[in-house]
Amino acid sequence: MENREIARLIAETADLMEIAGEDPFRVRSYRNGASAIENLAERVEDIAKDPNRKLTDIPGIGKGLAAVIEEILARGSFERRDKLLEKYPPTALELLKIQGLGPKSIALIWEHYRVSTIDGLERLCQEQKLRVLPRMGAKLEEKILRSIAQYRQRAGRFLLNFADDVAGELIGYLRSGVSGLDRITPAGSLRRGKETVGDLDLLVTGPEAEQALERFVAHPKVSEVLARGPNKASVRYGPEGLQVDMRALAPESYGAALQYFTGSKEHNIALRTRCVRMGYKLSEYGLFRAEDERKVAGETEEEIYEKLGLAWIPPELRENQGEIEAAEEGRLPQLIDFDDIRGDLHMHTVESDGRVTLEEMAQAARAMGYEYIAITDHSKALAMANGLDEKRAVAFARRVRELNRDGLGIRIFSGIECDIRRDGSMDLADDALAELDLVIGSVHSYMNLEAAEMTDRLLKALECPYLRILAHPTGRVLLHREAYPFDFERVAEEAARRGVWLEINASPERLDLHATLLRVARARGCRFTISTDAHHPKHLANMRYGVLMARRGWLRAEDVVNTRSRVEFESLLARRK
DNA sequence: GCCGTTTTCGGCCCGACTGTTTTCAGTCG
Repeated sequence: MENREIARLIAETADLMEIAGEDPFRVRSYRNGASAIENLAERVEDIAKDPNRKLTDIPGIGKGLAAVIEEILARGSFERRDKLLEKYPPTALELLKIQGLGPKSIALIWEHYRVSTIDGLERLCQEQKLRVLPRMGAKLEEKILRSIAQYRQRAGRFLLNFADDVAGELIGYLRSGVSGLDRITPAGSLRRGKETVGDLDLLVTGPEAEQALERFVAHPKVSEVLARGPNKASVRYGPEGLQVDMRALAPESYGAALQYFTGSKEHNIALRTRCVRMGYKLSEYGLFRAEDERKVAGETEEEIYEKLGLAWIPPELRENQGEIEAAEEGRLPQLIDFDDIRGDLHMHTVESDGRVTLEEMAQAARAMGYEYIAITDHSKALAMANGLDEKRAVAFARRVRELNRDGLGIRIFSGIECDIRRDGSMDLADDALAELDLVIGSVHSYMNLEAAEMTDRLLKALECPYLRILAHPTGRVLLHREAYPFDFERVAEEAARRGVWLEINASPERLDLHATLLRVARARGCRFTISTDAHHPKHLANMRYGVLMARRGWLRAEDVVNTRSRVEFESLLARRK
């Protein structure tokens, strides 16, 4: 069984326990355990089977949860979960996703009305039946109805680039209307570079910060003001309904607030636990000595981390995945930066389904300061995209050789994004692939195979001696399609052994591979490329999202081959032929 | 239920805002 599935069963049970009003600390332990398992690089099932190892060696897993995991592996569920599901229907879990409704209210509604579905809840609100319950009223009914509409419209997550654009829009708007603002900074999952964000946090400092709050809630695209206090406002923004929170801060607590609102929640809890141990108290207002409440830091993040005996931790790493320990021991990685990137190795032109010519792509890439690019149009299996057959591919390679002789001010590598067929064979014959500088392999079809068959398919593809890059390795499309199941570790190991690089697809819809898998793959010796899969020159700018993802995966410049100079990269390409 | 640089027992991060309250519980981040 996959880690994700085990984690899901435990996390769901934690939700049910909360609804049932069980000890909140036990609930937290279950949540911690679920998160530990989900982010574990190794398969929990393998650890459980290994007689030399113990599940309790996993941080966050003690005797109780180890037994729970054993039971899940044995029969797919466990006693506590079964008991709770006898008491509450599984649909109650979905109610937790309705904003404004928490476990206490859900329990109350269930006890009183035996209602546990969103449709049922909607009816109760419409019939004004919620207001007879204690601590519930007309306003809550309205709020819940709005939340339900919101929930149905979208699963509540937004792509990183969307939130990024909204942040840019709002910062420009605030700056243009209010002078006397020192800083406007996005925090939260946007700052951490998470691939999807649930809401947007903006921090504002300066003498006119309160005025900025006023202007913020008055923005024409604000559809609803969810909360409005002296220091904080929360709104729904635009037709998509992204929630944006804005907080006005005193400059002396800016660092503490930035740290706090950047999160993640898990990172902050771990950090604060460390504070308590060291005799400090940390809040969004600063770091205080516990004994006399004296403030010892708060203006910058750096001084807070320093006082806690830690190197400053880049936001992308703040997930409580070992970064605090690494910061303590001075072994945080020197993360890759956007400036390290020297080329983009995956893009399309009018030869297949791209929007512009090779020359236009080359010009745009040169303007970005790149030394080289690879043009990688689709192969013939994607007939819909006018993919290249062998003859066109060979002609294309020849044309690129001539273009490079003329010189376009940037080195072009002739490439192909070659389909990996259902049986793992490549869509183009070897002698055509041999003519090209760079062969990328991609799965675009039969994505619903069984895990074992998909694993075999990918392993077979890696056998192709011309394959250099495995593109968007898991096939996920964010908010749209799950990754296809396969044994990632085996494929990563084999890719490392054969010197095939794994792509970090920088397209905001994919961001594939993601952080957890990057760390797994790197531990197996893999190297990576970051490429945009651009179909238009404007997509080349998505590179920074790919870099963010690489940083979240703890990658350094040397882990990513398109940080190499043109000469070095050429020799890397030549070596495997 | 987890965990240990005071601890194998007794803690477990911290504060703002809302709504329905007349002092605070619930929710959220």
